[in-house]
Amino acid sequence: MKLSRLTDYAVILLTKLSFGDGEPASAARLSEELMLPQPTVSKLLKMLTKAELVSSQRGATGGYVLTRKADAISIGDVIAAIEGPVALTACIDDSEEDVCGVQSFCGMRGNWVLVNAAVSDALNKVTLSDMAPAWMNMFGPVEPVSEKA
Amino acid sequence: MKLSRLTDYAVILLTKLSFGDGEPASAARLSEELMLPQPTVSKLLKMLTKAELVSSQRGATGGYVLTRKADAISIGDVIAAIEGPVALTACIDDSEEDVCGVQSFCGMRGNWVLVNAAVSDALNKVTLSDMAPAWMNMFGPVEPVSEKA
DNA sequence: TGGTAATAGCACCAAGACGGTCCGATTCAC
DNA sequence: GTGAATCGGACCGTCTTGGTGCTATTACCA
Repeated sequence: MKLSRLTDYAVILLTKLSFGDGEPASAARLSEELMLPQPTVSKLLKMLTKAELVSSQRGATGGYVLTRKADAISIGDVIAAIEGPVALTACIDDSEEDVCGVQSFCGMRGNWVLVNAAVSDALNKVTLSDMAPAWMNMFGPVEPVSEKA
Repeated sequence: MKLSRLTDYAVILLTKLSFGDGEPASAARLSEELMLPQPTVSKLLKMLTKAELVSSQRGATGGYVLTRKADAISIGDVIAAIEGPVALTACIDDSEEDVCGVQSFCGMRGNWVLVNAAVSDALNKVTLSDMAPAWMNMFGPVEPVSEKA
C-alpha cells in the first residue's frame, strides 16, 4: 500500500511554495530548484490548480501561488488532488457500478466506511506546515540548491 | 487513493473463513459460495498462506483454515499480505534506491514516517471480527447463498 | 495400491493506470 | 502591437495490476 510518486512530488512542490513571499513561482524555476523533471512539475501544478490548492497566473512573470496558508492544506488534500478522494474500497467511491458483484447484499460497506474515515482522518491531521521545518533545515528558507547541475 | 480489489476480496474470504468450524474450506467451494472468480480465489489464498494468515491442507478433503482467531487478524495484516507493507512514500520502503533523487538531503522522511504510522495504526485497529457482524446478517453464519447460479 | 480431489507453483496475457512528452492557447511585458 | 514567456489540454510509451491456465505434488479413500 503506497501512494504514487506524483503525490510525493506534489507535497514537495507545495511545501516549497509555502516559502514564497507572494511572488508567483514558475514551473520551470520550481523544476530546476527542486531537481524534478520539468514536464512532471507542470502536470502536477495543473492538477493542483484544478483542485484549487494553488492559483495560476498566466503570461510573463506568471507562475503559481498557494491559495491558502500552509497550515490549511493537509496531506489528505494533496492526495485527493492527485489520486482522487480517499476511497479504500470500490463500493465507497461514487463510481460504484457493479464492480463487486455481491455489493448489493454484502453488508461490509458500513465497516469500510469507518476504516476509510479513520485513514482519512489520520491524513488530514498533518498539514504542510508540519512538513516544513525539517525541509528548511536542508534547503534553507528561500534559496535552495539552485545548482545548474 | 484506494486499495486493490484483491485486497477487498481477501477480506471477504477471510471473514468467510472465520465462520468455519475447523473444517478446511476448499478454494472451489469458497469461490462458488462467495461468487468470486475461482482462479482469483486460489491466487489470493496462496498469498494469504505465504503471509501465514491461513494454513493450507493439501490432498483430498483439504482446504484452508485461519491460523489465528478473527480478532487477531487486522485489516492492516490483510493489506500487508496482498499489497505489501504500508509504505506511503518510496523512501520509507526497504527498496529505497535512488527513486527520489533528493532523498539523501530531503529531510521530509521523518514526517512521512509519522503519517505512515498514523495510517498504519488506523488500519490495525479494525479486525476481521469487527467486519463479521454485518456480514452474518446477510449471508448467515454458516451456510450462505450456495446457489449453483 | 491405484484413483481422485485438492493445493503449490510457475509462466502467460490483457487492461488500465502511471509517468512523461509534446504542442497550442493565453496573457503580460515592453 | 509585437514578442516572449507562461499555462492549458491532448497525446503516447511503459509498467504494474488483475485475471487465467497448466502441470506437479500431496493426501485421502476405495
